[in-house]
Amino acid sequence: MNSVDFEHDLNEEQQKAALAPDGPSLILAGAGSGKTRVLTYRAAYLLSKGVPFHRILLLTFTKKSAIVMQNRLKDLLGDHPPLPWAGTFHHVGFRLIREFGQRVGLASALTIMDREDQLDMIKALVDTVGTKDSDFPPASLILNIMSLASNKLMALEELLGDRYPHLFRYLPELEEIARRYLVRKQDSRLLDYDDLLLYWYRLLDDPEILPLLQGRFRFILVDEYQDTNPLQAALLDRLAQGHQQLFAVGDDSQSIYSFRGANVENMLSFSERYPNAEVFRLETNYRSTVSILDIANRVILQNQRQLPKVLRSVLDQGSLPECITFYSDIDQAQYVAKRISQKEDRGEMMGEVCVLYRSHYLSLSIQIELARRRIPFTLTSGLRFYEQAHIKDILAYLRLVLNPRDSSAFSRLLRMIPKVGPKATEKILQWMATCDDPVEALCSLQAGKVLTPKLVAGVTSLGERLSSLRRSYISGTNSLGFLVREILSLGYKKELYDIRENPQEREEDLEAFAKQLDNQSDLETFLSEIALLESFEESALEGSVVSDRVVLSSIHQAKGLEWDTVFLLSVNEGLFPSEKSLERMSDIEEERRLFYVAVTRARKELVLCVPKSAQGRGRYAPLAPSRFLLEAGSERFSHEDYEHWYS
DNA sequence: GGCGCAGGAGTTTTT
DNA sequence: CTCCTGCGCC
Repeated sequence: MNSVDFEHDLNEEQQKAALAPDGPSLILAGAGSGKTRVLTYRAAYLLSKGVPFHRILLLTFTKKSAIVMQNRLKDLLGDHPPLPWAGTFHHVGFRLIREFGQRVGLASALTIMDREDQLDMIKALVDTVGTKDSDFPPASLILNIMSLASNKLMALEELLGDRYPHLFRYLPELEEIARRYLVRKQDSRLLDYDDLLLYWYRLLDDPEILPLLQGRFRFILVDEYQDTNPLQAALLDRLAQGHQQLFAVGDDSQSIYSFRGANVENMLSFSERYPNAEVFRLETNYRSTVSILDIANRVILQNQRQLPKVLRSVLDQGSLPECITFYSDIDQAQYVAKRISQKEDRGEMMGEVCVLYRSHYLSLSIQIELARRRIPFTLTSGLRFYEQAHIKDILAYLRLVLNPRDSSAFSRLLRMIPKVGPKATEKILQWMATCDDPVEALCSLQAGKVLTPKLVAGVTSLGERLSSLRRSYISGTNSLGFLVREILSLGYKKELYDIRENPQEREEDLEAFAKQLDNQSDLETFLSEIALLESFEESALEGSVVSDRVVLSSIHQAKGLEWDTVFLLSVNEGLFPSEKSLERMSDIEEERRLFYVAVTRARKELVLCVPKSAQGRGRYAPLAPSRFLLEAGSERFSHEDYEHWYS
């Protein structure tokens, strides 16, 4: 193991934090202050003191930051094995569920559902509960509410009363849907993302497992602590109960995920929950110029509930950020595209330019303008590789090979059969739930019992495909790539051409997919990794050249990233802060944090765009500038008006 | 009951 | 742009 030079590599603030004595520590790390660095060096420090590497639990929110941290640790320590327990909350949860699940009555082959699977299941359940009320919430909202309840450890009743009073009258129906959802997941041996945390938490109720895990994870390091939800905080508190070795790094000013349960209070009340905690502040910013940080510092000052800190730049003053007004959002798009195109003409790197916005639909017009000027750009939103329909079709077959009770996978494949829609699917699923072997049951399905003769042929053919696929898998000699090709040749290829758009393209995709899987044969590991991966593409492209494209991103997705130049679109009242946040004080504060995140993404050049009107619902509606501009102080910007600039 | 089409609406989204 | 809903036809 290399010896690490903490004094040389870290500034004084970072050193104090990384070399903190035993006991709970809270590290308040401002934007661009070396948060990841401190976390990595903390792990290195523990290892250098002789802590065994399997005693360290390092938790992150995204797969990407887990990988970044492992890589940095490798650079630091040289030829050292990676930390075995470093990963996302959900990934660690899944591993622990696999290890201990049977001891608390869970099945062994479990499949993870993604959001689409969840939505399909909820939709089917809404139909079985049979409400005809047109005000009844759509499946996506029901899912959000149920998920929020899990992550906040709240009962539905309390959550509805608190945040969704207008839906309170549906409490009985929603509770019934939640109950059926739970049962169907259990019968299907499926776990959704929230279950990965919930069951982990439940494992800790077991009088044998709790001390075992408390002993295993002697040092707990958590990234982005400000985004933990009550469930995650409770989980961490429980694990750290005895030894109190909790090292939490985060920035309360960047807590922007309350809509999915994140609770800044976890961070704000840390010192109360851990009275002997040491608090460290990282306030030196290595990223942005003074005049950019001035705006961030100034605006965030308006928040009532926060841990005070001031970012100090090591860079020089820099040029004044710009505030540009436009007649309309269309003008805004043209202007931004034009400025980017001028940058391109000057030979600037397009990858150093980013366009940020509060909501995705605000990026529409800029997409059109950039495309017109042939400026290459990437969107951070959009479909991920493994979420594309044809990939999910193939995954559904593979999932059924591993777990023949997976009703989400069945539902997907059944609905691809002509004339089989939601109703028939539901009937078949309910019937299959009563059978010992669902696949065999499908093969031997007789007309009349469950289905009309017309449908039987298609359904038994699916059963036979699955059964033949299972035989190929059980023989144990075939790679996953082989299975994918077999799925195609057994009849999926025909379905692909029958029901999906641009089938040729998709077929080529699947050939490439199969090729990638030629040297893999562990189905369970593969499926869980794909379900817990942010983007299959990303991992496949790991280490390849970063393409030089303008980045279009929502502010949420830009967290943790940085660019030389940042354009922030539509900085208007009602849009940013969004209309929906205006009612609650705590929501306004979150919008302000979001503004803080947006501004601190820029290294040198920051341009805030303020249209005076926008084309919504057919006509132009007037728009006022955002309050955040006033809060920052007008003297902190250079002001321009597009019409003057244009003439 | 399935399916295709037209029209309207729209926070933010890891795992 | 994409998702959802309602409608009419088979």
